[in-house]
Amino acid sequence: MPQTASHKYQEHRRQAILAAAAVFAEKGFHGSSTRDIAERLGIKQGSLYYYFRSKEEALGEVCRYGIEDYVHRMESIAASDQPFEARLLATVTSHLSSYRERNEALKVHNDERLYLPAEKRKTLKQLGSRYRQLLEGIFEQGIADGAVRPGTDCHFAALAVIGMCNAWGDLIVRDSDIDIFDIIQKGTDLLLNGYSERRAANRINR
Amino acid sequence: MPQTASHKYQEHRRQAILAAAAVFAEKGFHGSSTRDIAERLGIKQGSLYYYFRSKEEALGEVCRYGIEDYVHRMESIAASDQPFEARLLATVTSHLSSYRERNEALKVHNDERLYLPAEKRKTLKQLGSRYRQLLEGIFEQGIADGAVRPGTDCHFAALAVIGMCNAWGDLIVRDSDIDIFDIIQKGTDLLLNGYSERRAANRINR
DNA sequence: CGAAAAATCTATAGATCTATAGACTGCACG
DNA sequence: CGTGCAGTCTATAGATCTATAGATTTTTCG
Repeated sequence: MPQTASHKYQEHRRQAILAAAAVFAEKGFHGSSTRDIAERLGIKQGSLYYYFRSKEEALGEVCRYGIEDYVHRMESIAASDQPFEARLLATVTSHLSSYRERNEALKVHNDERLYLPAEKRKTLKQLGSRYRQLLEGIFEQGIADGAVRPGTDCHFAALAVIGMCNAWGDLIVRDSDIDIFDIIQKGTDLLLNGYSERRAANRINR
Repeated sequence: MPQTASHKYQEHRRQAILAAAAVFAEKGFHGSSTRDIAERLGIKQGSLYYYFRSKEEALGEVCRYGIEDYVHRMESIAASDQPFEARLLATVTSHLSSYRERNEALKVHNDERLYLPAEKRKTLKQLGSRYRQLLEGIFEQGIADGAVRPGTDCHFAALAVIGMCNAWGDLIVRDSDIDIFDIIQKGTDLLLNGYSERRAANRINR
């Protein structure tokens, strides 16, 4: 470990986190060896411990990296005073853009974080809960503004949005040549309008 | 291995598959040891090889078990001549019921099947594709019947339904005291109607 | 009961994999 | 030119884990 965490060291460590993210995303945490990560980085297995105290620490760093921006972006979406539809669109866009930019780390966060020790998992969970709560708040305000159907279960709605975005995110990770904006548009349309042709089914129920 | 695959042997093997499913669901394939599985069965590690040629074979059997009924049920839903809404409800119900009944095996199928050798993965993939195609067909017929909005991307819609059901299924696996029927109802409502209050937004676009 | 078959056990070979200790290399800088 | 530190390497201890071989116990059934 370097005395001063120099800029160069920070950048190399970032590369190591990215390498670990790629390997964990492909093979899973327990299916990956430190040798795999080191090889992808072009160094020898033992040298990896210059950047991480343990394999588990590497997993923790990957997970943190994966959702870093994620919550912050949701903070600003929730704070903006756009109408409901625009905020929902922004949420889906932000979520799927995260998948495009740091897809591997985000996938690792979703799939492998439960292998972290309880303590580190807890701080990640708080971030995830905050995200969901902000999204719930957007739905609640949508009801107040008359944009969202009254009676909507906002907790369930938030979970549904997150679940769908993650499912679509997995598609993106698998097929890299998928049109993200097509998914964003169709996904938001589904969340807003559903699939039912509703000329007749027009509820007058405020 | 027994000469004749007796009924008793079959039943014991089924128990072994269930034990493997539970362990794989909790710790992942690579995170589980054959000792873990054997312990849950109440036998010693080496004895497990009386039921499986390898740990990988155990994974294959768990995955197959997980989606066995799954596709067959979709066959009969697709073959029935109910209206679109009823078939969608039946699909969501069937999917989530599978999660309740054999949640661990289905979860393992979703999360760990990629660790199977290519050949076995291929046959599972065919089942998955069949499921999706049947669901696509339901949407297509829904459009023809005027129940589904014209212009709907049925491929995307099928993926969305599957993705949502899996996301909800994960909730069920984690919190066992969740009300499945509540999720089924709210989920189907979302898929049909979306969240937008649409008194005004009534598209006249056949 | 008694023998054959089924089911399980013990012990271990052989192949990992993680983490550490200590040596080596090359760049930065006085 | 030479000293020191950053970064990497080699080698290995120690702890797995899978799969197999052969012994042993339990069940089945004539």
